[in-house]
Amino acid sequence: MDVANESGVSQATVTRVFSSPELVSAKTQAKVHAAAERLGYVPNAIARSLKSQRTNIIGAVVPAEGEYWQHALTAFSRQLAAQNRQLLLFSFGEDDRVEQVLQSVLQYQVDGVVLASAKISQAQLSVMQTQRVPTVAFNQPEASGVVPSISVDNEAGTRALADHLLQQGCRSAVFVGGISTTSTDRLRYQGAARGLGAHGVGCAYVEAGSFSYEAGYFISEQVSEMLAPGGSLHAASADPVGLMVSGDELAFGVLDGLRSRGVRVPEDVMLTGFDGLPQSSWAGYDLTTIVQDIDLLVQRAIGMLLSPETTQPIPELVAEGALRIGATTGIGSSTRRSNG
Amino acid sequence: MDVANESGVSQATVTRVFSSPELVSAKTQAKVHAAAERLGYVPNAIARSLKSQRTNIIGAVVPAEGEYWQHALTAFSRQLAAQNRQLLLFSFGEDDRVEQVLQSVLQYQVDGVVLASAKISQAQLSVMQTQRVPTVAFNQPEASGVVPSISVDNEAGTRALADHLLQQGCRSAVFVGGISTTSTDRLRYQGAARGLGAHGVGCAYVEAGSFSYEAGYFISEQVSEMLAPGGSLHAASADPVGLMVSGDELAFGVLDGLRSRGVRVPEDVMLTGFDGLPQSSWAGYDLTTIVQDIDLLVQRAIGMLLSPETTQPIPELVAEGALRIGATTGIGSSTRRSNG
DNA sequence: TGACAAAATGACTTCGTAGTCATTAGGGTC
DNA sequence: GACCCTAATGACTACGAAGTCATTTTGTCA
Repeated sequence: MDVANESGVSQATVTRVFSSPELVSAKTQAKVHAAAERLGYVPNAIARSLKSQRTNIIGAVVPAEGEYWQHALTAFSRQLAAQNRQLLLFSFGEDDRVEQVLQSVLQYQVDGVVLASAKISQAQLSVMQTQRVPTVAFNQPEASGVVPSISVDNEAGTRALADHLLQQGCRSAVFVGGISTTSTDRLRYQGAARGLGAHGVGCAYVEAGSFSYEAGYFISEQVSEMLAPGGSLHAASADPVGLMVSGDELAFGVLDGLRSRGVRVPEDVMLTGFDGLPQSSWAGYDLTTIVQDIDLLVQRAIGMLLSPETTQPIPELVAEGALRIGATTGIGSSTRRSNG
Repeated sequence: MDVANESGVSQATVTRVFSSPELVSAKTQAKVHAAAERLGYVPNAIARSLKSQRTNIIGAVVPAEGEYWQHALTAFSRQLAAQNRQLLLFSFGEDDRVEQVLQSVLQYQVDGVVLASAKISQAQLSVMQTQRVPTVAFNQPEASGVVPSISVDNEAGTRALADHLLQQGCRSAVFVGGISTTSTDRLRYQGAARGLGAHGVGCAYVEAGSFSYEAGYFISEQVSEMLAPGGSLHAASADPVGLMVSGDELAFGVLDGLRSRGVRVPEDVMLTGFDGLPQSSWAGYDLTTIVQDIDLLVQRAIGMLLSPETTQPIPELVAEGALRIGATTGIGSSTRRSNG
């Protein structure tokens, strides 16, 4: 080691100066620091990781697209940085094979893995379990029971939204899903259907095909046709129609699409989203939605990763979201009007 | 090494099976793979990195907040993943000291670093140069000449927007900046002022304090006052007022804020942004802006990182943005109307 | 001043891989 | 079958830090 020669001490002492300085005399520390400065020396975290078997790196497997994941990712990054840990990002798109990504994550000997994607199968999840890597499934309800998981209460969320819609006088409704095969989508629809069904209101399911803005904008054509005279949803009464959308980003698309087609929200249709993205409270949208406390979810997720409880039941946390009432369901019952 | 024993070959052979299988007979490969499977063995990328002196990791130093950075980050991650490289994320907020973050990046022996933040000083940049780490400053014009840099042509962008506004008949204008001390903001204002000034139109500068939606929404009050009768911008003529905002996210806030105050866009005010975020083409905003080809910028940035040209002049790429004309400046000259 | 504990430092090994060199096993030729 | 060439494999070491143990230095007290 150059710094050792330069400062006239042993390699062991140099290491100690940077990793446990309390064991080194002040004089020696000064010498070593001076030498390090001169040579531009920086401790090698890779070597440290190899020896200590800890990398201080958390792997995150996240979909490449989607406002929601971007926000979650940012939260992870921020919180981990606060405790001197780094995020190694593995984003994957449509065509990437998850198995391969997971393999890659494992190679880097990360201290933990956050799996955030509705598309990871149980089989793939259990691979992580066989390795010794602490893992947390983030907002991926399907994973519960297989790996420690943490997610918002999807069903309770849409049930709350349904109640709200009923309260606002809706007597008919549709649910616009993102990808019907994801557990998230399924649970959200379930909550909606049950919440509405309990009061005798039916709720058809329409699939947008993705959770993106574009998908929402596109599907809005179909939805507006359902609302038009002759459509299956055309309100015979003066009651507003409820339109529950599976995610905020998707809802923005639906909202813009409906408006561009002359459908008035909330006068003709009452719209709800899910997630509570920052944009949902932007004045341009002001969406009624379920707000996830992402910072809290992330905090809990990190906690699970770093203090892996060896208790037998696989930990599983389901957090309640908060109902946010925006302008998209915002008219009182007195101002209700027909769209006929 | 367990796998070596289990499969009855030497450690060297096991390594070869995973790193250069063409040197190993098919029979041996099968044996080793079988043993690896049984033991759940995964090659250790940390050890490999230590030995080979390449981590296949690119460090990214990015602000924790901001739609724009999130999109850029996603692009980096996607493109790097395509070539089996990973992104180690170092996001930092207001209070983090950049130096410390950079130190941390260096420790991880990353193969390259993307510096994407308007807040990194030249002194800190040059630290990276003394280390042997290939570095690219991403959309941080101030860095040009110190480290290889890549950015959109801010000045040309706002000049193009200014020309467009002039064409639309604007004879007065204001520029809403984010953070006046950033080079990005300075250059954008410069372009605006020059473009407008060349045609005798003045352009005051108003600082929002950040590039966020909230800052835009907040500053819109001040802006609307300037537009009101008695305000410095109150249009005496029938010509529309130009309002150039330094970034898209900021512009969304300004737009929503103005609308909520009854200011009509584009009838009363013509609004432009900068960046070309996906949201700018969402129907709810449909913002006139300069679209950065982020994928291209990122591609070039990665290129610079991985094939560091040792040529003397520090490479510097300035890419032209594309003018996107949206509804916020969208009325033709014939439909112009006074706001008096 | 000698004795002795505590503090400071050094020597050496280990982490898992990759590269270098040496050795062995196959396969073909005359 | 001796010879040779190549393919396949093994032995060994280095990468840079950290932990273990040994050794030296320092300081304290009788």
